[in-house]
Amino acid sequence: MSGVAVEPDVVVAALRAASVGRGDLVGLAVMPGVGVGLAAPELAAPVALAVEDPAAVVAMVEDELRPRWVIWSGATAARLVEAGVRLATAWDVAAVHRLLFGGWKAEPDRVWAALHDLDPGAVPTLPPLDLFSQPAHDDAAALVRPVRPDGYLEPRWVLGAAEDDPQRLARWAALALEAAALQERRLTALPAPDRARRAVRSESTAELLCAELSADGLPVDRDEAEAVIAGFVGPRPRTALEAAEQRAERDAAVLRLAPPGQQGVDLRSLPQVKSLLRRAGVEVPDTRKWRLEAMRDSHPLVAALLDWRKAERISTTFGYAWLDERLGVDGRLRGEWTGSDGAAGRMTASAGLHNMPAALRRAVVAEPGHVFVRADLGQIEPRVLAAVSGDRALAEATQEDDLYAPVAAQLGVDRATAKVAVLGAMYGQTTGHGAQALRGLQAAYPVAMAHLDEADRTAQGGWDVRTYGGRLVRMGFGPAGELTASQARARAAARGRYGRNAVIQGAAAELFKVWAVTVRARAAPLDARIVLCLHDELLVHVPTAHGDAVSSLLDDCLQESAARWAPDRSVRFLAETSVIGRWSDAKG
DNA sequence: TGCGGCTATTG
DNA sequence: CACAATAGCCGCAG
Repeated sequence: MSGVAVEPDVVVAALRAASVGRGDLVGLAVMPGVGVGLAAPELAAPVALAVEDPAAVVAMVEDELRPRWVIWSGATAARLVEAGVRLATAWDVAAVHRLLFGGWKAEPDRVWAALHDLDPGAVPTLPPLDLFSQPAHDDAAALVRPVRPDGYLEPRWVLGAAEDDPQRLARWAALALEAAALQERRLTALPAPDRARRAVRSESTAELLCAELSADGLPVDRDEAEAVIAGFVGPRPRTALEAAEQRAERDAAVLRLAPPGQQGVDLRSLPQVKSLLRRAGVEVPDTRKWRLEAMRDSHPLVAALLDWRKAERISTTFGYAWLDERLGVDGRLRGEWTGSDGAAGRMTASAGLHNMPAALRRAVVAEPGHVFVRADLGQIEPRVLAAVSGDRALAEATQEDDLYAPVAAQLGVDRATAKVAVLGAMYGQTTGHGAQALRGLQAAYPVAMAHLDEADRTAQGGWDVRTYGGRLVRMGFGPAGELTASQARARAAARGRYGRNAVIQGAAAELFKVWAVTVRARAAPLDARIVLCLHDELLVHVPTAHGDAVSSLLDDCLQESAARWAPDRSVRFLAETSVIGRWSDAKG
């Protein structure tokens, strides 16, 4: 089966003749400067086009037919975004693989092997090139045959052999489509196939969003950022020598408060810091911030050390080097985004976008003529617990703006205690102040608590768990043998807590992503772009004139998303929304 | 040079 | 100081 080369204006007609319409699957592979390959189930052979600008062809099909594009991974979306084309929807084979099989690795060879029940450990690789290796005599054969006789994908194709030839791009697109069909069959076998199919759509489209987030970046005002950093570590050093002097002076300011004879202590060495503190009469088992905070007044050295830590953190992780590396001349701070981490499936971002110190939020400023619309989901995890467990009593509590108020009343405790108990139940805390209230929870919300216990037991036994949307969360962490009895108990308990939390955190991540991709779609006509996703928070960059419209849109999208994610409408979800000029202006 | 431990920051 | 993540530096094994 080889691709048929056609002209761009024939493509839409060919796809339409093959009954491709809105939402139908179309396999896609592109390489700028080379061409594009397209495949559809009712197309006799995949279509190959040799074109300089494949994105233009894709855009044309998108406008005319708006299919659901089947791509091997977000890398395809990233190429298209680079070329100025944003897809509406996708079936991301790698994302679906992560959902179905767990873990993070989802290269085409591994995906293909899993779908054909082949040993993933035996996936073929290319022999390493060395001075003595001859070009393999079967190279030519490998280039026309992506699937080997033994059923594995040919490694040359996995490594990009398709990308220099339109005919091979077409074949590669057809294989993506074939992988999607096999994935669809696996979905059917899951406990809740319809939920999983909805998750496939939202998780795949979230990968498109990630490609855009990576390309667009977060609007950051460089002068503001430099001012915040300067407040912690002083002005930007002009030379390496100046930087070293600045650093040495920071160290010296702490050591001047140390007992005599301690001037040579390295503050970055934990054993040295511990002995330094001991000589100053401060005895601590470790030097964590919360522990030192309690000893702040016992010796001037402690307060100085805490300040030093703060400055050191800014200097090493969120300082001038960070800005230079991550903040573009266009005022956008860029990191790489992934749609799901290896565990429960939350989105992750590099470059510190998810753990930027709060002090830097004042540097996140909307561009001229724009505002941010920021919204965060209120008490998302207990509300998700109510939804995924089907606990009627807890669902009743979600009708209140503050869910902990009715829970506290039910348990006969104060709000703070109720909150600690609920969070403790979801995180697996079994000791301390919450233990008493935990028994109250068992009585008041038995369905929800049983749901958590079930996940805990499953994970403790080393069995994988699945989230509400069907994501497999693997439990095979840690080496197997050579454990003492108490180590084995600790391992089992850790697994239990992990599994208990994964079904909540993972389901919350699924709802969040439905919300995010819904906002992405609905807000695009208003020229609004999501610029940050933060687990339960969205930051949307919007032309000022549309600020209020997008603000109410975010809530509409949440209601729509919640109904789509969990069609039983018994649980109430809410978002707190504000229209602001800079991130630090938000109340939240 | 790679990896585990410790630390800080965020949700 | 429970659950998750990224990221930096130190100390140690190889």
